[in-house]
Amino acid sequence: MPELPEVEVTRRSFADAIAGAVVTAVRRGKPLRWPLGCSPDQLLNKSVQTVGRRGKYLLLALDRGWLLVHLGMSGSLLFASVLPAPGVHDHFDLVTTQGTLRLNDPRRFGAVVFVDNLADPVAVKLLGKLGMEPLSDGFDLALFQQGMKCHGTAVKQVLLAGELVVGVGNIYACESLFLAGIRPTLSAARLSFRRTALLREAIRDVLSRAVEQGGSTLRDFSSADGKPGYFQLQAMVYGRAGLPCRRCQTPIKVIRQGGRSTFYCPVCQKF
DNA sequence: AGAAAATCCTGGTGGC
DNA sequence: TGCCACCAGGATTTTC
Repeated sequence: MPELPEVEVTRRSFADAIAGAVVTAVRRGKPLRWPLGCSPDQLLNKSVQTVGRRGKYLLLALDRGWLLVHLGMSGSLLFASVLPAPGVHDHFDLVTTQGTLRLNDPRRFGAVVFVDNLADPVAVKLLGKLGMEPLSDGFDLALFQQGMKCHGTAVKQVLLAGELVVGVGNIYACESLFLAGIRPTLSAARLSFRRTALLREAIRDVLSRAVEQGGSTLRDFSSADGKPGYFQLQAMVYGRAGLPCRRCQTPIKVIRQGGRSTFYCPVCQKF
């Protein structure tokens, strides 16, 4: 579920509410993708200062250390002063003086990882190879074009890899390529500079609109205050195999790339 | 080396 | 209704 927009919407939905909160208890359920990296007791009495984001990671700045949270494929957070007893898929509760932050993740591809600082090898391993932030001013066109020229693989695969630009998952890669008129299978190195510029704009447009819409709720995503997203309603290609293109009525195609479904319009995406 | 599968999990869906 | 194969927002590890 969670690509950049869902993670950012989640961040905004509890960042202010948790700021300044002091950890009073930690409850863990089943193991997640990676170990916590410290004893739960080590988190007690630490305060949460800010909630940031890098790619699809949430970065909770503690007064000493960082908590990195990834939602994986099926994760979502809740933050509330009162929560029901944890269910089978509630695998992490951070109980604080201002409420409980709870990670629900049926597939357990997500993770909560503590590091003392961001130079810690564990943090570097997780965050070190991440590409540019697409919604920041640092999303540099020249670097984007240069990066595309380095890869002989399909442009969609380069987007998903996250080493050039972060946060673009399967939904938003498909949507961005549609907006830019680019065939997802095209070799990244063969993209014209002009098309690459259009793709950069398309990514920014799609992601920022998705954030405004509260993200995409395909099955069960909601932000930490329980609100679903609505971007899926305006998807141009994702999940629309066989349905008419919203722009030219041609049936949307679906193919497999790297084991993932790719949706595109064979008429609108020719480059 | 670099790119495609396999992998980690659980749940939902569609076919028979 | 039951069973089974297949699919799903991600990202690392293994295999060609």
